[in-house]
Amino acid sequence: MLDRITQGDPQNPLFHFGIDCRMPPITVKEFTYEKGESIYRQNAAAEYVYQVKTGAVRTYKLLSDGRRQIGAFHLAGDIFGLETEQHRFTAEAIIETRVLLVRRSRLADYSLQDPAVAGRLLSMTTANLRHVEDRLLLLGRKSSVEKVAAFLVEMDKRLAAHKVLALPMSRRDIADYLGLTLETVSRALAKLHRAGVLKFIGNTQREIAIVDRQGLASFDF
Amino acid sequence: MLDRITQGDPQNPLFHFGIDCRMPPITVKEFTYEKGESIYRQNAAAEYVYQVKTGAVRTYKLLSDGRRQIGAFHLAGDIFGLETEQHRFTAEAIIETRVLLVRRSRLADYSLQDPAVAGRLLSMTTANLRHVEDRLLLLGRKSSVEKVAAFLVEMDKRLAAHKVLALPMSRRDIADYLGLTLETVSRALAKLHRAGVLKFIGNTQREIAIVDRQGLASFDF
DNA sequence: CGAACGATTGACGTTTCTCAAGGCTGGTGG
DNA sequence: CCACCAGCCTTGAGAAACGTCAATCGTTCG
Repeated sequence: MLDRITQGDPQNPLFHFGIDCRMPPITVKEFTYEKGESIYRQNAAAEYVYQVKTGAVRTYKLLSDGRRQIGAFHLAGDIFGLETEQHRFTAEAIIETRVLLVRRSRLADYSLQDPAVAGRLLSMTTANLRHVEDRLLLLGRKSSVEKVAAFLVEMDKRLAAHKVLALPMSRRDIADYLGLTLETVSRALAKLHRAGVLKFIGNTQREIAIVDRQGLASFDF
Repeated sequence: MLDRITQGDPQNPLFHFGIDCRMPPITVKEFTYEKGESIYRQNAAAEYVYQVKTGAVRTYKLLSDGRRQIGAFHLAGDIFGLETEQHRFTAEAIIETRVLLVRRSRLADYSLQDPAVAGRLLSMTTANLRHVEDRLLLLGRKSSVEKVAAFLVEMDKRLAAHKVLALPMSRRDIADYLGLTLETVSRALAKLHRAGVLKFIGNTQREIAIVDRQGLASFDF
């Protein structure tokens, strides 16, 4: 594992915590995880904070009988793992994923010295909170089609694809993100397809073109 | 409305943001809301941060067709309303509720001057995030009985009643917190009652004694 | 080419919701 | 003080949504 850690570029613009350039540079490492590989486990001590360079990550919690709830998908540019001292989710690479890492403790040092860094930490946590709060409404009160539509709208924004959504995650991942089963996700997609809102491209069905964004949004309140 | 604002006690131990006593005291106001009264509305500018002195508050989001998701219940001692510039939920008093208020802007000033205050803000936001993240799993992956059991466990901790839980909120509130209907909540309580885990006290049924905490926890993973 | 994996689809089962009726409680006014 | 009313809760029956199980299909990869 360690042999795959390479020295990253401290000046990498991706890893912008608003760090004052007069301070000593933070050591940024780089690492590649393969498809399905675990990045950290729930309840492990949080040693690093991560930023996705390429690829996609899922974080989730498990119940003892195997039920899974995905907390978030992290895509290129997203920062994750900064929640608390202990990781509250397990994180896995969905596909081959390159990440940048910095030690949490180094970041904490900086935030004590520079209020701007502290402010940035707070605003990232707040953005996180906002996203999760919106998902409460989604999980608690929306139908399967509304959930899937909202998911597609979110991914459409975040993947910023011009024409075709190339979803990195499987139907099961989507289901566990939305509190559904994979079959229900598949049926909801079929419904949106029949409604003329979506077009399936490539044949692994992970490539989806949104034909009618207006129509899709109408499923999402 | 304004006539009910009284000058509060800046030294009130309840409103401890870890504020350095060398700084000028923050003005703390006090206010009483009646049962059902709105405290602030979703998307309104966030002028104040609140702490419940007595009573109980619900915060929620609505869909256009009336579906409601309660984000949180705030009980005596809880601080709420500090999320962002704009309120992301509507807040209402469930019963007659006394709150303390401070201006958000004053708090922001303090957090710039004192890193300890900033840290406390961050840790409150993080605690908030933790709670909401746990509810994702609850809403997405648990059965009605598990949801209700988890709710009772949470209230048992937070209300810290020696013997009897005196729930301030209605069945509908509980339902909208858990993503269920009030009938399903009622049936889940009946089931826990029949299982010998609960005993109903007073007859408005808002007073519940947990007979078997172990048994209740076994419904909650 | 065959095996493995993921997605779709159908038939059926279970959970939860909806609609409706009835009961208990507390407050109000006669 | 009692009767009535309004609000909330419970309970039941039937409907709808979603989950489960199983078969099939298409792709990918060895």
